[in-house]
Amino acid sequence: MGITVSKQENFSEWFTQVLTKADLVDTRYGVQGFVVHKPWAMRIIREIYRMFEEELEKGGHEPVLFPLLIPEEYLEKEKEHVKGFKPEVFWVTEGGDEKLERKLALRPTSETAFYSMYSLWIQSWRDLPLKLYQSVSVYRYEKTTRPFIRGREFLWIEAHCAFATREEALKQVKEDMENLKKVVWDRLAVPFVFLRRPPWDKFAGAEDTYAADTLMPEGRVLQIASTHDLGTRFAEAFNIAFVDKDGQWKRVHQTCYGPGIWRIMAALIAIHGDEKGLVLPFDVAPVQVVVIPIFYSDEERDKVVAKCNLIEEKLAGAGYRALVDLREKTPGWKFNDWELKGVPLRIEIGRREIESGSLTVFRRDTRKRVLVKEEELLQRVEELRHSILEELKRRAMEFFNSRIINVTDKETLLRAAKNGMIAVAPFCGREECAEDMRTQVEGLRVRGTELNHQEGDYGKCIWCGSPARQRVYIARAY
RNA sequence: GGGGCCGUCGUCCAGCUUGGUAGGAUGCGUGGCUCGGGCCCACGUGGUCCCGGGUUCAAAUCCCGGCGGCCCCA
Repeated sequence: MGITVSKQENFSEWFTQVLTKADLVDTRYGVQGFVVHKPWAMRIIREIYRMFEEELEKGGHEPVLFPLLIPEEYLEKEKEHVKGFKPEVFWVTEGGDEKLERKLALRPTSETAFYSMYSLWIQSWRDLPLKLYQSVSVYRYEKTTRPFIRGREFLWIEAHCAFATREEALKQVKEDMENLKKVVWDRLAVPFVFLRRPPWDKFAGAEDTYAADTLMPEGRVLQIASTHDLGTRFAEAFNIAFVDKDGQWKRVHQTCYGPGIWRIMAALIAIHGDEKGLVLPFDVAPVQVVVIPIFYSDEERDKVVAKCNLIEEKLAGAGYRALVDLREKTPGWKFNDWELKGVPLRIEIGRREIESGSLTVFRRDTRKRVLVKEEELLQRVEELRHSILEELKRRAMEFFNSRIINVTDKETLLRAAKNGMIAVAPFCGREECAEDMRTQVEGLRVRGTELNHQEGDYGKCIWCGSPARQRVYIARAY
């Protein structure tokens, strides 16, 4: 069965239907916030991971795997950090039928795990920079959960860097932002804005937090990644120090970066999907080109299937992920099935194609068919690959831009928020103001300032009317 | 944190008010079918009615507790 609601009318229901009907997840496992990831989802996720890992390693990061369990005393070392995370930690307190002598946390994030080792590994300026990452799941005791948006277990990458100087650390933060753009925008066509979070919304233990927000179809912003300037706070807490070239002991400057694979997946589904289901960007699609044979008699079947196999080989030979769908189902059924799953290109081959020597190619994003001469196939597929990406980018950016609005009065702000817009407004900078906003519209948050933002005179605060020192982004958030 | 709705073949749902034989659609299997947009026809298959306790001659149905899911509000 197809999707029965429209994305615009009822996003929540649409999202749930796509998740199950495109066979991405099964939520019947029975532990809240923990979902079973099915092959179609895992193959997409694996591609996303690959893209990030490739980019990270180009930037000098190396892969590691740290233990899932973190002893309580590690977690406790940095005061702000514990305060932020403790309320949502899962604890392991027993082994077999014995009570453990010390509680072990399921990592909610791995700063304290990494940095306990960094203090052992870093001795000299020659050990720096140290740039490591891991692709893992983390665990947080969340109240309300939704697949890919908020889970008690979710997938991400966490990169942890240590540098000799503050300058290098700040450069890393920029590199992290660039890393996100190279994958999420350049290849997945998901638009976002990087903002400097207000002080009260910083990562627990960070000097500064920069986070990427995208916009979901019902008008809520979703944080898909964040990168943090940790300064020397963790270096102090974990005693991570090195002897510099000048012979002096110094603390390292640290950064950490977390692209949320789960949330990028959510954004991908939500932003590109349509009434027929998923629409996958070419590069992440587990099957990029599906070939559907159409025949009636047995005799015709042999000819058509042979041609399909030939086309598949040709595509596979050129490096595309291609598949001939030989299932005993009607062509119409298969059309719908692959559209639900978001496969970017479909080639239909039947008597007509064999007789004419051309192929019917259907593209998922525009739902249009084009005729392609068989000998031009590879060239046309490559063209379509780019054309699909451009089309997805165009649509996504059009949506994103059309939802950002400058506002200067309270009433317009509230109306904009209720209409699912991101408002840009003058702001006094006080947390009390931001807190008060939240009581007016559910989920309304001050998300932060643009990266190149300078404090100055921006008129009157949109909320309290006192002098505005900043211009901030305000939107409803997940 | 507060409030509401829900849990019945794999899936979606009816049955519950008024206790007594679990029913449909879809899926799945087999066969047939010009099968190019989720065809159609026939036959078959499939359920400890979420779990535990209670009331009763008798519980999917009534009562209590738990678990799980969804929605709204803070």
